[in-house]
Amino acid sequence: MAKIKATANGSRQDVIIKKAAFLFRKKGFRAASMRELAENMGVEAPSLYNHIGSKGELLQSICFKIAALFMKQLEEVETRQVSIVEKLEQLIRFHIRLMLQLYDEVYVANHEWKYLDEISLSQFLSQRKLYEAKMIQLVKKGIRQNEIKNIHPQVAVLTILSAVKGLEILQKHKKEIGEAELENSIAEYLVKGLIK
Amino acid sequence: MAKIKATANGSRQDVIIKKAAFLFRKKGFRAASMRELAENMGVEAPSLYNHIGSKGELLQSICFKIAALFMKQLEEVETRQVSIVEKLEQLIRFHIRLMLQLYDEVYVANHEWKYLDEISLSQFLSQRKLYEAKMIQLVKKGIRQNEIKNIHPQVAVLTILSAVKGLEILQKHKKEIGEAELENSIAEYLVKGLIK
DNA sequence: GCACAAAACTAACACTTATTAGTTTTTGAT
DNA sequence: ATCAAAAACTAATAAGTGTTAGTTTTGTGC
Repeated sequence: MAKIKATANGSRQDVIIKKAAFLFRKKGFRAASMRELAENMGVEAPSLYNHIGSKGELLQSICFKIAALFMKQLEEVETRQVSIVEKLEQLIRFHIRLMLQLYDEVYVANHEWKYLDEISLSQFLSQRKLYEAKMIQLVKKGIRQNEIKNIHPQVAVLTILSAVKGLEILQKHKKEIGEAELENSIAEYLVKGLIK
Repeated sequence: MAKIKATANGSRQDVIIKKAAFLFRKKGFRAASMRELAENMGVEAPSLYNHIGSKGELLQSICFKIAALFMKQLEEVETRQVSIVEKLEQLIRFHIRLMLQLYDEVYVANHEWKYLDEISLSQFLSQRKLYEAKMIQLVKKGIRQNEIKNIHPQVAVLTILSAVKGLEILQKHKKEIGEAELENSIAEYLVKGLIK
């Protein structure tokens, strides 16, 4: 009769969500079972339901937590008194950093959101669409102000987002290369496509 | 009692694989059921087994077909008498083109390979590792020959691959922007990060 | 130590899954 | 028209799913 214990960094719910993110990332949402999640916590599956509502709610928590972090960062960067290119670079760096630091959660938000239930799904997608639109506006403004070369704003933004979204392939090189150099190399590479 | 018919572009097996790619992409491998696949073909689920071995085999066919296409292209490009940067650009363009033309299959090979059975999985991953290694070698050679700026070869290649891997987010803009412009914009953007 | 709430347990349900067995229908060549 | 092969069907199986109900154990404040 093991027990799920709350830690300094979070309630019992948070501990379950964290492990769920790990499993959803590793196995995929549909392939990750509540029984396996329970086993990982040293408990029987039904016991989880003393702490959480449903499997779907776990996915929601993960996806919306990450979406909120990105959106908050975007809004904060928008207000900063720096050039457009710097703003974009800061956003790119935030994507890289978050992927390195909250690997499981960011991966799940990037790749498993399609298993959200109908209502959450449409909410999630409109948040994402808004995020993309704001980035595209930034690039357009940069072009108007002659700061960014005359690229296709939509395509550029989606290419950048595609690049940072798939960075889980770099996760295993984190130790070997170092987080700081990873962030610098990737950011430099992606920013170079913007400037004149 | 509908029937699966072979078309000009493929045998009955190929038709099933094509539809399976569509479903695996749309729903995810685990969430896509054989019953749904059968329904899409106007047939009952067990009838599929007159033409295919198993659900897993369908995934294998898709993943290895795409992997082979990429590897063949890489080996072909390696022999061409052009600069390193041009070789890399041609590879990038091939990725974009294949994603636009074989959307479902490429998506599945990029995102659903983790559901391959153990043996296929390790084969698939070593093919991918080889592909990455060859691209990294290209970049290193380009740097040595002073053709490519002094970037981190591994990071650069994985960033490029991450970018082209996630291009499904551009699929819905294919009509609106045009395939040619999409290919040009993305390739230009990604190549700019390489050249001095 | 007692009582109450929190959190674990077991048993079970209602579904869905891929796949097999066995049978019937359809197709195509003679 | 006949006969064999191809391809469909129905029925069923065994395994796995998330989740609920009901019960027992554990932890906590008095």
